Amino acid sequence: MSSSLCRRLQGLFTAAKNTATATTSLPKPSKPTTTTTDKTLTALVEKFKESSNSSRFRSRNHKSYESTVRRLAAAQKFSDVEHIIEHQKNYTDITSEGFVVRLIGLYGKAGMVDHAHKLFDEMPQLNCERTVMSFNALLSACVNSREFDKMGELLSEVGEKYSIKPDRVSCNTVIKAFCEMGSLDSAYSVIDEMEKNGLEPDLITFNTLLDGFYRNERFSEAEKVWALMKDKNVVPNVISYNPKLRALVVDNRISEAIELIEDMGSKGVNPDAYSFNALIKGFCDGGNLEEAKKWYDEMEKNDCKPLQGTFTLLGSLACEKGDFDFALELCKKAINQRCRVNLLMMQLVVDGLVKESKMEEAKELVELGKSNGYFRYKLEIPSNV
DNA sequence: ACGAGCCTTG
Repeated sequence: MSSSLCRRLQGLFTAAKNTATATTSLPKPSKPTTTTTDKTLTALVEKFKESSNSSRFRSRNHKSYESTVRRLAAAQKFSDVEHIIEHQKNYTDITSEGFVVRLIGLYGKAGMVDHAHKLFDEMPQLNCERTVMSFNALLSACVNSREFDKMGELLSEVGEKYSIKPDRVSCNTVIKAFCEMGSLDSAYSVIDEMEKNGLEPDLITFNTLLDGFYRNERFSEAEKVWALMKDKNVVPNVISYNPKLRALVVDNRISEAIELIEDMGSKGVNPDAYSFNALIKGFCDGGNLEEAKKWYDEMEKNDCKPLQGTFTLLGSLACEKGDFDFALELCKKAINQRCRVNLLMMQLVVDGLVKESKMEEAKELVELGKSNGYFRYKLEIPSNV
């Protein structure tokens, strides 16, 4: 019975491959996107290995694992990623499934799905229990590495080779994969397969589908998802609504987006920073700084911390419109919030302030940037004025 | 501790 679900999901993969629009296929970066030197990275690897000697570090600093692996992968230092992760086998934590699940996930984020698979295969030798949770981590690694064929292969062998039974999380991950492949019909039909196997879709199932449909501006199919949610008494949250907000904005239906945000409030779903950012993006794309500012204020009134993208959107438009006082306010706020600011934009703001003879403000911004270590490069007051 | 978003950038 469990193998039948696998077979059916795998069948959907075969169908999806033939119908996939394949517009979203994104190659792994072909060249390093960082200027960090090899020396710095080697030091990073050594420092990381040393840190991971501490059991406290291993159990609580997953963020450090992620950022280290992300930096190494961005620099294409895959052998270093392997080195760091294999090193973790020296610790007894390796017998804990949760720990290995995290490592499998790290391989996935580095785009190293074959390494993830190998680690999964090694679990019994490592004296580590292997349940569907590890299998799900491996499926997720396939999604993060965009290795969709590999996911189909795994589904075909999970029943016989591993005697693991896929669960609701497995299905949600398969849905996510179909959405990323642009095979939305397959994504939706996974729900039927779930139900045939006694697995009820949950909020994450529906949110994944809503995002998939709205990204492709398939409004009417998304409505079917909302209806099904209602039918199943699954209560939407803010993550359900945000993809619709973004899609309405992309579709130039900004007044409907505003209505929706008001509608959310009345349904007791508080809009968050992503919600407001969607509207701000709409107005910024249309060059309407006044309305964009209004929604930025609204964002603050609702205690939402602006996103990095919010600062970039508003800051660029403010510079374009010559509103350097507002641009300065944004830069200060972003730095205080420890958000990375676009360096080019910072320079535009400094230049603009100088042009308006606001030298004190310009200097203040340069200093603020320097003292926060964000701008080790060449943020400068122009000398030719 | 496996599954849902903004953008990706030093």
